[in-house]
Amino acid sequence: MTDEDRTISDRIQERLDDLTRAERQLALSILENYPASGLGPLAALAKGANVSVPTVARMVQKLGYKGYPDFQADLRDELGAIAKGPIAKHETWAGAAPSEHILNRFTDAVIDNIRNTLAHMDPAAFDEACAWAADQNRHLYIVGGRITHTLAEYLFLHMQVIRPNLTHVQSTSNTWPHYLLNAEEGDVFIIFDVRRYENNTLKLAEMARARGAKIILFTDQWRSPVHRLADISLTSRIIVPSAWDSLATPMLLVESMISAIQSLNWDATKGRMEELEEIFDQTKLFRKFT
Amino acid sequence: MTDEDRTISDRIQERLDDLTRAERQLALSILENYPASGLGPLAALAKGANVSVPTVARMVQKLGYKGYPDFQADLRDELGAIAKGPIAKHETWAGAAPSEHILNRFTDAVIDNIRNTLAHMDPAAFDEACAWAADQNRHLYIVGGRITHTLAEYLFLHMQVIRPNLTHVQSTSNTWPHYLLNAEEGDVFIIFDVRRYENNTLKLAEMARARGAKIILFTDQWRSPVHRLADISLTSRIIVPSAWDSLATPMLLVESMISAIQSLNWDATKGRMEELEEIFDQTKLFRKFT
DNA sequence: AGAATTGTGAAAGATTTATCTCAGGCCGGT
DNA sequence: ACCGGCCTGAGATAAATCTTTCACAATTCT
Repeated sequence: MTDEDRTISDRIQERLDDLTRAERQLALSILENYPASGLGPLAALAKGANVSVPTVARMVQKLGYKGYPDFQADLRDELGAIAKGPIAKHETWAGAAPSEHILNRFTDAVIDNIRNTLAHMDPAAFDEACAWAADQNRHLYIVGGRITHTLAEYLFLHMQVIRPNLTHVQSTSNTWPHYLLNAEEGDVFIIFDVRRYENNTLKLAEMARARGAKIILFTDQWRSPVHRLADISLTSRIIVPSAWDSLATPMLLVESMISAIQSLNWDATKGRMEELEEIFDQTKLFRKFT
Repeated sequence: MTDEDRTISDRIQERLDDLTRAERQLALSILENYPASGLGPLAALAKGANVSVPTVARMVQKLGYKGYPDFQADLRDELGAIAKGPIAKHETWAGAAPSEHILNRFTDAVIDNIRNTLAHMDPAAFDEACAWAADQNRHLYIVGGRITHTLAEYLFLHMQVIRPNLTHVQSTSNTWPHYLLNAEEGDVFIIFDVRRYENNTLKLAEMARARGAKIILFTDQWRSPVHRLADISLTSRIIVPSAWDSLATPMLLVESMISAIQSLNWDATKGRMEELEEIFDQTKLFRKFT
């Protein structure tokens, strides 16, 4: 590969290590909205990246350009070359790969899943599920199966920060903790069950139901049998060009829910969030907002 | 269709008749190499179209712009919008909810993350990573951190079905299994590390590197320090309107990788999957899929 | 503590834009 | 063929903008 074949984007990424913090911040900002942001005035670029004007000037020279206009000229050339290429190219996600590449086919499918899932989602039900899960008076049980165990754990991990009074249950475990039987009316079970659906999960749901607990179910488009017991079912489309199903879409829902619950419980979690901010500061990747 | 939806290209073509000969010549030249040529200096554009400088100035004003820079700004905006792709064109995903609903905002961000991640992905590197991970002669270690543990486990779960000779390592564990030290040259480590980056993970990577193992890293846009040791880094964009980051995009990559590896090893995988099905049937853990 | 990085403010320098004037060319009508 | 109106380009120039680079202080890193 000659130097000519390389896009500026590649070049920037390669040299990312040689750059200082502010320069890296700038570089990422350029990549963020590429290549449009680099084609405007230098001052605008600096402002957009929250760095100073001299930092921009310094960086482009570090990248080997005579000056900012020189850098822009290169960007324009590249833009021209791209446009000349496969013009009416069907939506490829990874531009550098053919559309038959697994990355593109897979991403196509996932986007399609997301679109389809959201189109059939009932926002009111979603909001209600969030409200239940946010209610600290209700004990919260999170239940995952063999594959969905990872999703359940992911949710549990975050909920732990947001609120107390919750339990992570693995439905595959053949010895459910005794305290599970202490579930009371009004408690909330968040259950994950996608095909192939698990008998243990169903049994657990039945027990929860019998004790008057609320059930929120994350399932797939074919719907786990648990959905007959569930108060709220959140259904995702999960088919992809693979021998397995995709949990990317359910994960999106879970993360959305975490975000929503976090907003509801903001007062309570604010303190913890500030601690998190401090932790982020320690990574020294960001400027402090002044 | 409002005026906003129209591209500059459209606008120019519409008004082509109102333009004089030299202006038309200029307009066609702009469309010829669109939009790169319009983003350079005015004089360069004039020269490229074989018209004079005043002609350019006159035309952009005729098109309703205050001046050439104004015209360029519009072009840049449009370029930014194009880069986002048709999908991200501010669409409400959950139609039943307002666009400010967390579901819509979150999904917007995730789609944007996916687009951005794929745009900067090097398919060749991805393919090579898949090839390494598929190679059963190399022992495969999968390493996750506190949050990414779930992703690591998810990958491990699937790889178990596809191939033997692999190990799941939790970097947070302070007692790494002894056999980890038996890593040989040519073995492969798949390491997950997103902010905030974990020291244990870095140490583990250093040890792996020292023993001559290959390192494949899943990280975020700010790149874990491990990336300096990694043979292949797969970076994802993970920012969402939430107090936490989103693993949906890395998960998409992981699932794509699983799918790719599964194709490479299909002959072997097929048998293993069938065995697995039998085992599951025997344990009656799962309901038969009818 | 010392070194490196970064931001501020400013000023000089370079480039670019917007305009003007004017001459030459094109074109339709007489 | 000639005229008059309009378009166009050349050259010049003033104004505006942008880039580059200072020095120095503040901040951050080691």
